[in-house]
Amino acid sequence: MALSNGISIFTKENIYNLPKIDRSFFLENTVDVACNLLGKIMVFENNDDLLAGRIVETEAYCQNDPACHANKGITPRNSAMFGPAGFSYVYFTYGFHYCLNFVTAEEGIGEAVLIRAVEPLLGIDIMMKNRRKTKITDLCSGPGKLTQAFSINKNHNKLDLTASNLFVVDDNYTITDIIKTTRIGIKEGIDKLWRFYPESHKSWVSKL
DNA sequence: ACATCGATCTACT
DNA sequence: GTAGATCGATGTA
Repeated sequence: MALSNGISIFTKENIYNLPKIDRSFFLENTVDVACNLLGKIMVFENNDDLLAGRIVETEAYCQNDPACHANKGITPRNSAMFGPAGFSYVYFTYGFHYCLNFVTAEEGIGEAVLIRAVEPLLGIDIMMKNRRKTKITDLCSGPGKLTQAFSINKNHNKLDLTASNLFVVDDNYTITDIIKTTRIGIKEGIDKLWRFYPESHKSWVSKL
């Protein structure tokens, strides 16, 4: 799907021809999974709409980390984090926004990777409609923005990423320039450099 | 029951 | 740069 001029175009067909990431991918160390997800393509089939974006910003949340929702044990909200790896964890925050995470670690351990930004690839017209914005870099450059662009909400909590309409595919896109920095919007755990984005994809992320 | 506050975004200055 | 929006999960009583 790479053109000779280096620009890539995506169609439904070539998204469906790409291999889906399986559960073992999410069973690596959570911080590694957060890095490994950079460059992968998140896909969401919403009725007749096919939405896809390249993941360009993630944050890792580990159970023994004070910033993690699972740090104080299981609750109704965070229960997805304690389930098996390779499921979604969607929560509502600030009275407005949903945030999407991918659960990592084996069942019983509450860890996940927050998806903070994607580069839109497919379904851009739908994202513009959902966001009521036309600037392409403003569609998915933040955790609340990308869920709005994709129409992801609480109903999409605990989806199996290996067997549902939400999944991740790999087109062998290589990322070599990962910036490791502090996570955003948290009070504790700011010592950990668990936010990741590629230097080359700065223009698509939520904040520098 | 009630008070608190958050893994955010927008619109304004 | 910062205020304000808005609601549900959570902790304390």
